[in-house]
Formats: sequence, structure tokens, C-alpha cells
Amino acid sequence: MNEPEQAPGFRPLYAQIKDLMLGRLASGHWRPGDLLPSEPKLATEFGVSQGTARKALDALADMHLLVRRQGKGTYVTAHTPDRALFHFFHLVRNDGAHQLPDSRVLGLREGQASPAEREHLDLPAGSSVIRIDRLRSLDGVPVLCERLVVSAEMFPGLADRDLEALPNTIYELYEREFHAPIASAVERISAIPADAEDARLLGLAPGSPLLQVDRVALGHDARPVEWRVSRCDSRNHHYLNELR
Amino acid sequence: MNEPEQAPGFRPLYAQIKDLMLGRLASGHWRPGDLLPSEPKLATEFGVSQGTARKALDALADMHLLVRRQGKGTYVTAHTPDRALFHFFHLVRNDGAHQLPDSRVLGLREGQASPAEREHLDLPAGSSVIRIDRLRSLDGVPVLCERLVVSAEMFPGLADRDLEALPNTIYELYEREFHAPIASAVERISAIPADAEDARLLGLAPGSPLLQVDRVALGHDARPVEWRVSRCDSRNHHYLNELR
DNA sequence: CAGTGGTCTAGACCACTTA
DNA sequence: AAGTGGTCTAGACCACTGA
Repeated sequence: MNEPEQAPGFRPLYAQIKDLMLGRLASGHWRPGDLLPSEPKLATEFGVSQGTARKALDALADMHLLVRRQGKGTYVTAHTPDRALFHFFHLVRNDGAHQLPDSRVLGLREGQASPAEREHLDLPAGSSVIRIDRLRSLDGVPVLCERLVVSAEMFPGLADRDLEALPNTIYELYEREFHAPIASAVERISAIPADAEDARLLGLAPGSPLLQVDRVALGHDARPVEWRVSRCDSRNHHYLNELR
Repeated sequence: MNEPEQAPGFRPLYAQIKDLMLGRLASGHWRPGDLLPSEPKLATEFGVSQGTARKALDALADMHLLVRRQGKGTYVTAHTPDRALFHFFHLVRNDGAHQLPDSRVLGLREGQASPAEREHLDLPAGSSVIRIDRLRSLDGVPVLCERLVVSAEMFPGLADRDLEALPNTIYELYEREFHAPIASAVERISAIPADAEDARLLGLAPGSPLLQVDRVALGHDARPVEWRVSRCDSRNHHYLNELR
């Protein structure tokens, strides 16, 4: 009889080291932008060879949680407009041009979480959330209206911010001011008819097809941080996905 | 003054070996399903250490061109319904269920390539193409109508096939019978209004929003093999994309 | 049991960055 | 010149597969 558990019962050393490092990222011991100790230092610190430490670091770099730069060192990934553009913004112009849209904040309010909001953000009953509505433009033309929802508890004071002070790439704000860096996301894309509000904001006829991107963004611990629903006029833009 | 060229002027050994292996895949020297020689054999054959050969193999496995199985060996990736489902079919039911649709072929015809078809498939003027129209159903409900376009030269005899004999996962056919395996793809997604034909096939009102997925599928040599446009009723299904 | 890929180590050297 | 990550090698051992 073998052991009843089907679990591997074996976890490579480098994977264990990777998990320890992940813990340091999730706990904030290592923060976005930080320079990590060098490979030899980490190796002796964790009691493994440099090659094993390297394999753990490479795995985290593959997940885009770390960035390695030859000659300089290994850094914790920080959100920049570039990262937002190439990693999290998949809407491109039909001719292929790739650029980040401007944002105009239309509203920022706190309120009781709806059941859908609680489910998407994994919040208990009675939680409150902060909702941000934005209209985003490419080449000066409004193409995208979106609602962002986050836990009010996780983002204290966000509801009292000046609308104008919110940065265009808001994940920078999450990570810099609320220590809630975004590590990954899941997007669900569908086609919906424009409602009256969407139509007005985007200058379309009600009922026009819109591309809806429903995104839950996750932290390093894989717990949801933000739920975002974007509705896009996709006559001149499309969502680009490369399958490798 | 440094050398005028900005090119790296340096390419790691394992990358060169990887390129050589890619050549064997692109040329058909290694074909889908084949078992590759063992690491030590490849290493001596290419005149490098086993570690370097391994790094090249790992890189190709990361691109999903090879599959490595401990205890068995390294295989060239072959298309299976599983691969189609998890790697190339991103439409899932709103409740999360993930399954491959049935296909009913509506038409299979050869004709002169339109300018758009020539551009998508990188064909010279005067080329002919084969077009396949399919209606695909999930849970017995038609949700997706699509047109596939391929070069007639690359797929000799395809136009004379029996409609019923085309497999549901057609990439298997491309690779098995025409030695044209699909290695990657680029998808462009937008929302469009249903035309009369789409509406009839999918049981919708004309003008209803449809999710359009425009895909160019590429071979190992990164040249286009198939252009496919799918239009989906996205009321009960959506396109799922995970950003890591 | 032999053969495969997977892990781990140790050490040498290379390319890049900064001072 | 010193320090970083990146490459390359060689060898030992482990986990998995199938005869």
C-alpha cells in the first residue's frame, strides 16, 4: 500500500525557496521598486546553492513579480505607465498603434457593497466599497468608460481624495500609497449593447455593440484587490491577445 | 568609438541551439508527436553540454512547441482536443464551465483571395484560398459562427473533402494531413452588430452585439497558416484571458 | 532494472553597470 | 576595478516510466 495521499510528497527545493520569497513579497518585506540582495547573499541566507536561488528568482521573474537587470541587480516589479501599457492594457487601435488612454474621473463615492461586488472582491456581508467612474480617451476621443470597485477597508481615505489627484495609471497609486500592488488579473470579455449612459458618454446610439472587459486584479497573495468593468467603443480599437 | 551596429553581437549558445532545433521543427525534420533523442544524445550531437541542450529544450517547451515528460522523453507538441481547448479556445460559459463546441460545416469552397485575405495570410496577388464556414454549438445551442481561410496551395485537396469528414478540432487535420502544425496565434477581439446571416444562424435579432474574434494562426516558422473570424453570441459565454 | 527528464551543487568565465 | 546577473560546464543524485 502506498501512502493514501495523492499529493506529490515532494516539492523541489527551489520551489520552496520561491514560496518563501513570495511570502516576503506578499507581506511587504520586499516592496515594489526594492533592490533585492545579490544571488550569493540570498543563497547563503536561504542555505542553498546560488543555482537554486537563481532558479527561484527566475521563476518569480517569469511571473513578472521581479525584474532582473544584468550588472545592476534584481528588483521587485513596480507599476509604471509602461508596465500598465504592455502588461495590463490590451486595447489597441485597429492600425496597430498601442497607447495608454487619458482618464477623466467622473465620480468617486463610497457605499455598501452589492452582492456582486462582494463576490468579485471576496468581501464579507456589510462591507463597504469605493467606486470610481472614469471616462477614458484615446487621441482625444472618448472610447472607454469604466467603473473601478475596491474595498473601502483596504483603501482607507481613498474616497476623500481629490478627483484630479488620481493618477491615470491607478495601479501605481494602489501600490505606492496603499501597499496593495497588483500582481496579476483575470479578464472576461463580452459584447453588450450600450445603455443610455454609455451611449451618451461615448457618443453612440443606445444599443450599439460595446466590448466589455470585466477584470478582477489580484495581489501577490492571489486575493482580489480591484474589480473593474470597462466598456469600449470597438469600432476603431480592438482587444489584442497573443497566444504562445 | 564603439562598433556602429547596435545588434547584440552576442547570442548565447543555448539560443543558437534553440534556433537549430526550431529549424528542425519548421522543416518537418521533427514532426508533431515525434519522440526526440535524449538530452545526452542531443548534447553530444550539437557539441554542447547537457545543461546547455536542456536550456534550449526548456525554452522550446515554454513556447509549447515541445512537451517534456519525466521518465519518458521529450516530444514534439501534437494537437489534441485538450490542447485546442486549453490553449486555443478561450470562450467559456458565464458560470465558468469550459468545453469545446461541436462544429457543423456549412460550406467549403475555393476561390480567389481577396486583398484582406492576401494580407492576413501573406499571399501574393492571384493566390487562391479555401474558405470554410462553420456553425458551432455549445450544449446544443448555436453560439458561434466562423469562417476559416487558408491558402489553397498550402492545403492541396482540402477543397474536395467531404464536409462531414472534417474534424471538429481542425488544427489536428492541418498538422496530420498537411504538415502545417499551428504553433501560435494572434487574436483581435471586438464587438460588432450581427448581420442578417449571423442573426439567422444564431437565432438573434439583427444588430445584436456579437463578440468577434479575428485570429491569425502561425506555424513554427511564424508564417501565417490560417485566418479565422468567429462571431459569438456572448450573452451566456465570454472570452477568458488570464494576465500573469 | 535501465533510461528518461528533474534537481542540486560547485566553479569558471562572460557581459553589463557603476564608480 | 568591483559587483551584478547570465552562461556554460561537469557530475551526482532523485523521481518517474515502462519493460
